[in-house]
Amino acid sequence: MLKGVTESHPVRRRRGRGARERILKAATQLFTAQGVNATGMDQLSTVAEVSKRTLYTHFPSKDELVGAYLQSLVDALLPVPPSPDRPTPSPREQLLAVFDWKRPETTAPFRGCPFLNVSAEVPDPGHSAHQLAAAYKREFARRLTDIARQAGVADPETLGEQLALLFDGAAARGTALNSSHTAACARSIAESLVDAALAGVSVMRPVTSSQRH
Amino acid sequence: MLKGVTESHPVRRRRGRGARERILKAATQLFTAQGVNATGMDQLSTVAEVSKRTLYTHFPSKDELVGAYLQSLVDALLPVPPSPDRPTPSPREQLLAVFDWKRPETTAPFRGCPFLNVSAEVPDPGHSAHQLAAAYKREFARRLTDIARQAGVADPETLGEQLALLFDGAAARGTALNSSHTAACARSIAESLVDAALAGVSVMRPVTSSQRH
DNA sequence: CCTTAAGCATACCGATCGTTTTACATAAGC
DNA sequence: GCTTATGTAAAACGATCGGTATGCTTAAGG
Repeated sequence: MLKGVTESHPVRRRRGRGARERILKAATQLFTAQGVNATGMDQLSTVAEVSKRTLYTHFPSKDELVGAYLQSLVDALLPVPPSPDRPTPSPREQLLAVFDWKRPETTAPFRGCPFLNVSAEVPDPGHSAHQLAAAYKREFARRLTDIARQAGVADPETLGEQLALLFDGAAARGTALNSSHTAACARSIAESLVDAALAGVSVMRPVTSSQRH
Repeated sequence: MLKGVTESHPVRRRRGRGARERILKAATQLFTAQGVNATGMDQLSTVAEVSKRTLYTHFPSKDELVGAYLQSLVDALLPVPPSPDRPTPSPREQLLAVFDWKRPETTAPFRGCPFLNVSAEVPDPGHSAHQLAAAYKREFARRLTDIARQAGVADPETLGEQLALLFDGAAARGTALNSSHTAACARSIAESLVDAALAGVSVMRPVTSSQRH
C-alpha cells in the first residue's frame, strides 16, 4: 500500500550517510516504548529508514544494538554529581530532581525505567543486557550517594540506596499502572528522607549558602 | 536420550487425572522463574509431565494460561486484612510483613514480583496480562490502605500507596540487581512511615493492646 | 567528473514460537 | 470388566524471529 511511483526500488529514498545515528535514534524510541523483545529488527530498520543490510553492518547482532542503546541511555539519564565549574542547584534539589519526570507528549503507554524493563525482559542474569542494567542501577545509587556525601550527610550510602529504591518503585509501579503519578508519591517520601538526613548536617558542619535552596 | 525400554510410547508414564494442577504448578514455577516470554509451551508441557494436547484442552491458549497463573497468584500473595474471627498480628506487623521475603532455597536468579515482571514483559497496556497485573497492584495498595484505615491512621490512602511503592521498588531493584537485600532497605523506610502515621493515632483514639507489637 | 565507500531493496535461511492434527492408550467409575 | 472421559506421543503447521546473501544505486570527497 502506498507504494512508490515506479515498481523497482522507489519506496524509500536514500538518506545518505547518517545511518548509524538514525538506527540508534530508532532503537531508543522503539526499545523504550515497546521493550526490546517486542521490537523486531525488521520494524527497527523500517523506522530508522535503513536497510537491514546497513543495520547489520553497523551492529552485528541485536544484542550489540541493545547494548549500544543502553549505553547511550547511561549518559543521558544518570544524575550528574556537582562540579565546581558548573553552577549547581542545592544538594537537596539535586537529590530530588530524579523524581521530576517529564512525560513525552505522546499517547504512548508509560514505561518507567528502560533499565528496569530490560531487567524484567531478559531474565538471564548473565546476559549482557541484564548486567548492563544492573551496573547502571548501581551507578545510579552511587551518584546519589556522592551527592549526599558531598552535602555532609551522616550515612550517604543508606540515603543513596533509599532514594534509588524510591525511584525504582515509582518507575516499576508507573509501568504496571501505566501512569507517572507514582513519581509524586516517591518524591514526597524522598523529601522527608532527605530533609531528615540534611537536618543532621548542620550540627556537624556549619550551614553554607547552598545548604537549603 | 534416556529413552524408554520399547520404542513406541514408553518415555513418560501416564499420570492420571491431575493434569490441570500439574500444569498450573509448572506454570507457576517457570513463569515466575523465567518470565512468561522466555517460557515456551513445549518446556511447560515437559515440566508438567503433560502432553501438549492435554495442555491445550485445559488452557486453549498461552494467554489464558498466563491469566490463570496470575489469578492463582493473587490469592497467594495479597496481604489479608485483619478479620475479627482470626487472630491477627498488630497493624504495624501486618503492614511491614510484606517486606519479609523468604527466598527459595534454589540458586535460581531472583525475580522480585511476578506482576511487575509481567508488566514489563508485556508492554501493551491493553493486554489481559498487563491489565491483570495493574489490577493486582491496585488491590495490593488497597489492602494496605484498609489495614492502615482500621488502625486509625489519619491518611490511610497515602500510607497504603507509599508502602506499595516501597514494595515495588524493592522488588524491581531486586530483579535488576539479582538480590533480595533491597527488601531490608524498603522495610526500614516503611517502618519510619508506619511509625510516624501510627504516632498520630493515639491522640485520636486510645492505644489498644494490639497497637504496637 | 568520477571513483568508491556507503546505503539500498528484497528474497531467503534456519530456528523457534504457539498451535493443531493424527492415531493411540489407559485410569477411573459403574 | 467394559466403557469412556481423559490422557499420551510425535509430527507438522504457519507465523515470526534474528540474521545472511545477492545484486544494484547513489551520495560525497578529492
